[in-house]
Amino acid sequence: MPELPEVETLRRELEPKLIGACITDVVVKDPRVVGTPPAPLFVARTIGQEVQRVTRRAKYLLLGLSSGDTLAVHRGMAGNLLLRPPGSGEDRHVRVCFVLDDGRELRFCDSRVFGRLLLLSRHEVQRLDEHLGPEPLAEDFTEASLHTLLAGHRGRIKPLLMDQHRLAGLGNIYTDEALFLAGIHPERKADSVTAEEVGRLYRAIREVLLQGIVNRGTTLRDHLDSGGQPGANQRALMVFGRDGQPCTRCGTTIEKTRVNGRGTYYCPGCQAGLTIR
DNA sequence: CAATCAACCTGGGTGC
DNA sequence: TGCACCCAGGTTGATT
Repeated sequence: MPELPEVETLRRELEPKLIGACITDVVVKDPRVVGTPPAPLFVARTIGQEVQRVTRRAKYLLLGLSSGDTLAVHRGMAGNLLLRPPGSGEDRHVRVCFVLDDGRELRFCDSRVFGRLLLLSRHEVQRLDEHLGPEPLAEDFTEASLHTLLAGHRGRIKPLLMDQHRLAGLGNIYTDEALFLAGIHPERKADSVTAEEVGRLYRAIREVLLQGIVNRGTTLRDHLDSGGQPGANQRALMVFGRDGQPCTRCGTTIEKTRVNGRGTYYCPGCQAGLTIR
């Protein structure tokens, strides 16, 4: 679930709470979530480090450590990072626990084990960054950037928007929401989108992401903030998960289909334009 | 290059 | 209650 707004919500919460904290112990309860380096090395290189920065790139939460390494957290489908005060009770599905110098615990909880923790050198962070597409909320991501992105692609627009190598941060939910707002069918060929539609899509992408952040993320099932609280954006969804219900804009029944294997929701009334496929 | 599918996992919901 | 089955917000790699 965690897409850009869910990770950014976490980042904003953790930044003031983690900066200056020192990691005194790391308990790997399930080595499967430690991507690189292997667990023993991961632990050895993390213990004793101070958290100096809390940033985000695409769907990765990045904790900059005093050693110069970066602890990158990818939440996968169901991963949560809970920051618990000293003496807190157990949480379910804790895979890795970081004990801080004041007794707090940063717990990576992930029922499905799709999430990953990576300890990366500066060089590795740079390589990761280069492999990811532009940040849709960055100032230098313009309508022209989006136009260029869409122009060269004969495939369908939804998979393109979700491809992290081309555009960073959009997942299944926010892609469907943005396409609805822009009035573009998810199966439209990317290069068939008109200049006017690109403009609408550009604004729609930023709007749904910003609204997701304001609402502290979408909790359909798993997403929790660092305090264990759900987000509220699920109440603002216009099409995602609303198949069979009337469109809030035109009343047409929302439909569900499958695009590239992903459940895809759209309004046949507002997102008709399939003529140019 | 584009599309499809399987795989990686667990848990929740549904229907019998 | 039990169980088989389907579904799930992500990513990667193999195949067609």
